[in-house]
Parts: sequence; C-alpha cells; structure tokens
Amino acid sequence: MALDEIDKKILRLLQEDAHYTLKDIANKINLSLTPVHDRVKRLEKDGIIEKYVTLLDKKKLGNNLTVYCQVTLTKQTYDTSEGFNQSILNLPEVVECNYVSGNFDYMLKIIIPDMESYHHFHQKKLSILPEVSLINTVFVISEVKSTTVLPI
Amino acid sequence: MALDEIDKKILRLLQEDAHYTLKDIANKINLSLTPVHDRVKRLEKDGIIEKYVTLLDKKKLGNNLTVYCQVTLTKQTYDTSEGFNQSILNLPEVVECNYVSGNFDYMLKIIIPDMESYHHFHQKKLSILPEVSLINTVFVISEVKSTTVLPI
DNA sequence: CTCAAAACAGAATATTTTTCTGTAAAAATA
DNA sequence: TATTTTTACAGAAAAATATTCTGTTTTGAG
Repeated sequence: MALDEIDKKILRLLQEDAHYTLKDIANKINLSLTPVHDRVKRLEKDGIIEKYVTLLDKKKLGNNLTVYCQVTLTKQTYDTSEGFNQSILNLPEVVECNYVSGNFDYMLKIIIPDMESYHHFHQKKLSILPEVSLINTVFVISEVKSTTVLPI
Repeated sequence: MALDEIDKKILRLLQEDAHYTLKDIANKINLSLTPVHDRVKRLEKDGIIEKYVTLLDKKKLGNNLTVYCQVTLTKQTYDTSEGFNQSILNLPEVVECNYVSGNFDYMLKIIIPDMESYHHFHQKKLSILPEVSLINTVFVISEVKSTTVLPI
C-alpha cells in the first residue's frame, strides 16, 4: 500500500479535478493509459481514493452564512456523546462535527442561508438536544481558504 | 438562474457521486440523456457546479491529526489581514481559514501527520508570521461528521 | 390564436473507459 | 547463476459514456 511518486502525481491531479481523463493524466505524467488505469483502480480498491464528489457554490445556492458552534455537553459520558453524534448526523446544515479537547466538547461547522435560519437552527435544532448544555457561536465574516486538497 | 426541482435532483446526485453517468442520473429522475446533459452544462456554466474533486483518505495518507487554530493578529488593519491571508494560502496543511467574530480573529483547520509535525508547523510556520500575535489550539479527538454535501 | 423559445426524445458521432494481448523489467526461487 | 514468477507497462480492440445533431412537443409572450 506504499505510494510511489507516480501514485502521488495521479492523486495530486485527481484531487484538483476528478474529471481529468485517463488520457489527460497519462499525458501529464508521461505514461500510457494502462498503468494509469490500473493505478487508479488500485487506489480506489485500497480506499486511498475515498470518493468523487461535486462541489457546489454555497452562495449561489443561497447559503450566505457560515458559523462555528462550540458545544458543551451536559455530561461527558459515552451515552451522552453517542446520542449527540447521532442527532448531528441527521442535521444537513452541519457539514463538520468534531469531538475536541479544550474548554468545550464539540466544534461544529454550520452552513446556512442567513441569520434568521441560524436563529431557528440554534433554538429549534441544536439547543433543543437533551445532551447540549452550552453553545458558543463564532460567526464567519470572510472566507480566506477552503480546500479539499490534502498535501501529498 | 433559478433552480427547478429537476436541477435540484441532479445536484443532489452529483454532490453524492461525481462519477454518476448521465444515464445513471437520467434513469434516477426519469428523463432522457439530452435534458440531463443540457442541465449539467448549464449548471457548470452558471457556476452553481464549482468543480469536481476527488476526496482522499487522510489517515491512509498518514495525516492522523486534525486541529483548529484560533489565531489573534497583532493589529486589526487591512494590511495585517491581507498579509496573513496571503501567507495562509501558501500553507498546504491549512485546509480552512476563516476570518471570524469573537475573542480571536481567525479560525483555521489544519490537517497534519502527527503531534511532532504540528509542533513544527506551530513554531516554524504559523507563530513565525509577523501578523500573528496569539494562537489557541483545539485538538480534534474524534471526527463525527465531515461532508461536502450542501442541503438543497 | 400565432409565433418564438424552451424542454425534451431518439439517433448518430466522438470520446473515454475498460478489457485483452503481449513485452520488458524486476523480484523471487531454485 | 539460471529459471521462474510477478509486476509494470504499451498498444489495440471492445464496451461504455459523453457529445452533437435532428426533430417533436410543450410552454409562454405578444
């Protein structure tokens, strides 16, 4: 499962654009179609390549507000955590949720149309959860960087 | 540029899997190839579809540590912000950077191999920036949710 | 109503992916 | 060292997919 330099070049290209054709990639790294095809299939099979997705413009879809929620739970028990996790998975506005160290328990990232939607989300969907004790909201004023590209 | 229900269905499918074929999509929404093709092209042209990317398994690539950095700048001026922004764009470990409201100025998300790498990043790449005054690190203990899918 | 534009279906074409065949290099085994 | 096996690759054929073309139906504006 060790990656050689050719694998890495393929991964770098595919991270940028999942619609590069095998021929595109083959040309860029000076190989024929066969090894490129075989390597991509292997990377998929090994799970290095997780999936191919389409990224949409959140603002053009009307989502003009991004916020981080720092959530503290009522208790630190396993059941409390699991209950909270399950609820979060069903909330489509929550695009990231991580259990973290520090002065609070969870860091969430929320993408939502506007402040009114956030008010509703906060009051009717998040603070309403029985496991939630405290929510501290950090509003995003301006996005500087957002990438799915991992350094390879 | 208004999206009808068919556009939304297409976008929902493509967000899930950028490798669905036009036929796949056409079948799922009971249309022929032509309208699906035309609509996808239009959504690309209008920028609703931003790009197609490949998501990789960060752990299999050796990135076992995720952290949030809460950064405070030395000054709140435009030049200071811009200088910091530019520096961040050149740091591949930083996958998210947002200017935020609250007790600190920026929220960063860092994906990195391990604690030693983070130590190096913190000391040699981040705290070294002339605009940076304070860094508070929040370590991710466990990832609950991480998606590129926006609610439509 | 009438006309123009938009949305769609089906077929033809072009491109891409996948499979197949074979060769050369590298690694493993005797 | 010689032999075998495996791996990586090239090129071509086949299959699948995307793109283009032609024409019909529907929709909306005047």
